[in-house]
Amino acid sequence: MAFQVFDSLTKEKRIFEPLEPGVVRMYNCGPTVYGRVHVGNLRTFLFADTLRRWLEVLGYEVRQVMNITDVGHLLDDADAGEDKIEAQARRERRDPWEISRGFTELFLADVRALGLREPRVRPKASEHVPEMLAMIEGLIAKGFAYQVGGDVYYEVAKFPRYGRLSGNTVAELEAGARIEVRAEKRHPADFALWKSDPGHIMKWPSRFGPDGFPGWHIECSAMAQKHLGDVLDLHTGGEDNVFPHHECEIAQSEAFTGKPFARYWMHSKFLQVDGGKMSKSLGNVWNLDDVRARGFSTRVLRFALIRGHYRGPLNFTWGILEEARSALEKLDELCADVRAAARGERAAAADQAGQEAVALARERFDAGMNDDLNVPQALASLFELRGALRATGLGREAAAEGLRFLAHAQAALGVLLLEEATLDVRMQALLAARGDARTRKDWAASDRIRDEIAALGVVLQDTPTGVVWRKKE
RNA sequence: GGCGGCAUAGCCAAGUGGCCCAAGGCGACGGAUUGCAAAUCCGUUAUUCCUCGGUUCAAAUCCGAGUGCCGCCUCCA
Repeated sequence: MAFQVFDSLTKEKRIFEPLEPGVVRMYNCGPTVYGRVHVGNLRTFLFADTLRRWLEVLGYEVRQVMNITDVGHLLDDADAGEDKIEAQARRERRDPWEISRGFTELFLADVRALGLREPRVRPKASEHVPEMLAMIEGLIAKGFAYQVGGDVYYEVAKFPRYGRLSGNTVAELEAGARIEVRAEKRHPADFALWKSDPGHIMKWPSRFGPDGFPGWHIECSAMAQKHLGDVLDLHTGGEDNVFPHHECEIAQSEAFTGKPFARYWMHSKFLQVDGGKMSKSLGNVWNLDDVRARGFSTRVLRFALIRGHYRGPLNFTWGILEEARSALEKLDELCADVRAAARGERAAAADQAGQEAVALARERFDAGMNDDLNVPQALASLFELRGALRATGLGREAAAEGLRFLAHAQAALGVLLLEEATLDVRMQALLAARGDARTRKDWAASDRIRDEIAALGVVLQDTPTGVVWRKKE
């Protein structure tokens, strides 16, 4: 079955085919490093990671590029606001470079803790200013951009397809009147490619003047082209990036290269918190440390955030993390059961027992993932497998296939515990001591040791065939 | 004011014309099991998919109107 993705540009599901067979060029819009990433950001990056993982499972070589915006850019194209990295620097009374460096480190740590695979390149905007200037020069030369004093603007009227991605039209943008009119712009919707401002701290000299800095959108156009070439297969981001960011990128890149910029556009839906928008004023902008402080592991967070389809709204509450934790335990059991059966422990007499259930789960899993990354359906196949195996039993040979399937699922999802957990010597001694106490029917001692073990994070379960333990998250 | 999305059980969440009296999860309830506890196992938990109208032999799925929520249009994943 072919992999289908929902393309935001055509607004329909399309079979995914890269330009070059076997190779996928993917650009993911990354963070602006002026603050700690929150769970909403993480959802979007997790979506990009899941996409990358699934493409790799399908056998593609994925050339993934995720940028880091470490250059301040104006809060809006009309120049009315201020640079947010510099604003944060002022609040913290620190150097803006130090701010962006610090939050870049935190971002990388967060994303690694969540199990995101490392992209091939993480280009920084600050290191690509020459490429941006080259593109700006090219746009001026081709008549798509114009210089006014030390500023350069993109002339939207020269690019008829402007608005195709977002559904906005230049005429409506004008009528909307929410764009502040700048006298020097030829059209209110024209956006900045380069700005001059001596007061800006992060700035570069160019032929437009000694104190300039790039517009927001140009960085992605320049970095994508440098690291992936003129035509991308996939470009992703959060839904808020559709307009203006991606609309402007298309205008810049396509005007510059004369080729379509990205073959498929994918956008993830915003994460809601407590049923509404997350905002600083409501105090519900949670980051990874908040999640940890509430006692949830990053694996539980990852599971909670991929449980909903990336294009649907997902409501973040502490309750969904608790649900996620309970549900994950079931999947951990499934993994443990399959491992045990593969070793011959508690395996069904018939080697083939459970084989059909494994095959069916795999089919359902792949069908889900191939349908525009329907992770909820893929996850359901794992739970169904668990139920089916309890009913049919699992033979040794079928278990080997089960293990291969679980490894396949794990490659795509990154939330399963495939490796056997081990207990340290001290824990083994405690378990033995409790076993002795139980044979003596010394329940008081046995329960005391069980509490001790529980305090160390291991849950015990007495079964007819012996004691089973599980590490608690 | 313009553009777009969403609305499925107590909660989370798939399904987008017949296989749906609707997957899966969480929770709850009943039973089994157990030294106890936890866990586990078995069973139950939407004749119905926001409301109203329409199209169709057939609709959660298509169309229209309404209601509610969310996002974008100004930085934001």
